[in-house]
Amino acid sequence: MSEFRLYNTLTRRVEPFAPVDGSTVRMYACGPTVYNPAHLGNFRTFLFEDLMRRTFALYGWDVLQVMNLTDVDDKIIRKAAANGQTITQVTEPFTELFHQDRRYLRIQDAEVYPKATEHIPEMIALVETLVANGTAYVADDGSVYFAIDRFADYGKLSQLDKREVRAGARVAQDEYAKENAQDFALWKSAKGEDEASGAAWDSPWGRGRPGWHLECSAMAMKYLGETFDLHAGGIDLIFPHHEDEIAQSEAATGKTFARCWCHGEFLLTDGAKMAKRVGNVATVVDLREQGIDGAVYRHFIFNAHYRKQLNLGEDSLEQSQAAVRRIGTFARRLAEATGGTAALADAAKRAEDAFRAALFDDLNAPEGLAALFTFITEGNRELDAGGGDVAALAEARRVFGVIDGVLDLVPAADNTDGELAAWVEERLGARRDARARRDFAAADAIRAEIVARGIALEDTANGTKWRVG
RNA sequence: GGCGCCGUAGCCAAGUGGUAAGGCCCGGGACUGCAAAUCCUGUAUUCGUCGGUUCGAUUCCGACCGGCGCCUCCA
Repeated sequence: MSEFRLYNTLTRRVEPFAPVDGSTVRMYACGPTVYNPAHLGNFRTFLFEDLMRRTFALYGWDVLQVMNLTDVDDKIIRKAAANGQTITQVTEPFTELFHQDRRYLRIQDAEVYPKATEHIPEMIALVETLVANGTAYVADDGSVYFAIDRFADYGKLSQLDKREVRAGARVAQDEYAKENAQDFALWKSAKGEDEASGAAWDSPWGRGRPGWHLECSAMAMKYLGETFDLHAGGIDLIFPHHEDEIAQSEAATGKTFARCWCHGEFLLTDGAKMAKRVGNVATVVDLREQGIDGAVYRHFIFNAHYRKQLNLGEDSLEQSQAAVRRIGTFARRLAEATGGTAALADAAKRAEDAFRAALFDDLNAPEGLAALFTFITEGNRELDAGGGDVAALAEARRVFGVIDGVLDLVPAADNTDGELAAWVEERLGARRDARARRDFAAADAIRAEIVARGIALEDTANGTKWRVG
């Protein structure tokens, strides 16, 4: 089997990747901050991580994936304060929505979804370690900061040494409390609104709450160990979030935190980064309301490499819809066929080899998709040819299953209500009679009637088939 | 200002130092009563522009033009 290769942000190169224990990939993926619906840009990253875990499984590895749910942070507290709610009241509905959305996009369950608020003791323990070993210091107000100049490797992920900080760019409002403007908060002393919204806990430094980066370090190490295989997230998290995670984790343990770092590029909308602040966000709910299958969005995302920016344009989803329809048609033909040809099995074999090679080479999904479509064209040709080779058909089905087990692009079966189905069947009967007496004008009128309701017809040797769309 | 990415057919998008995957759309043909689905077939002598290296560059180097991102909360 070909070697698995991944781009590692730490080295800025594509390099061989394998779990350190040889069998289970331990990966941590930064999850959503649950104070708003996650948008399609966020889901591009989650889809990239879904592709990643499924590809690891295809390679034969087990996967232990942890995705955190950030349920305490400035924005959540601000929203809670504005609504006179607790942070839990703010985060619960959005946590539920997140899971609904990810299921709609067929994103597989991670093994663990830890919440920040349920790991306060672990976070405090981590801060205590850092204070004890001198890399963190307590400010007068009870906040605790990490001193970046006491961690020699600070900046290795984002290659800070190659940058110049823009003059006047960083003026944090609580800078007065820090020894160095770039030190970051591990623990923030509680303010009035923190207490009011339930976002304050007892600590050795008084009432307070965790800094943003802390939860990921504490929870990753709790569930995956002090050193684990892979840490993934959006490219914007490289700095400062991931840089700070490395600092606080490695300063505490003296060990490598994540062995490999992977970052997915942004989704743009009409040329600009999709972001709440820009106001150009679209959500999974929008997709649902437009009747766009999750498979369509998956196709759109996987049609571009994860390390390239991707623009969601006017007809992007329409193109993907057509592509996915073709995949669905092939899946149906494969399921309904009764036999194949030797050439069908050959095509399947080539497709599987090409698909694996593409995905194991830094998750090249576009190339994997090309292998799938080549298989579909060749497979359709053989299916047209007929053939009674049952083993060949079984092989083709198996390979299709392998590929779709990773991409998951077959549109959902129509969940037509019984009433509509009965109506279609009745009309189809009338059309059949009309065709039998060669009254094609009447038959076509009935077809137009059915098509007008969004049903597609297909006359085959075994009668007329129909489906929504 | 610093760091980085990108610019491939009408659209989306892979890719390689030796001559351009795949999808969508479109044209022609087969099949069909007509369609649909499917198949066959045709669409980039060319990969932003200008130079350089090379026997040979879209692929390497440089400059330029254009787009995007990060440096601050951020997938």
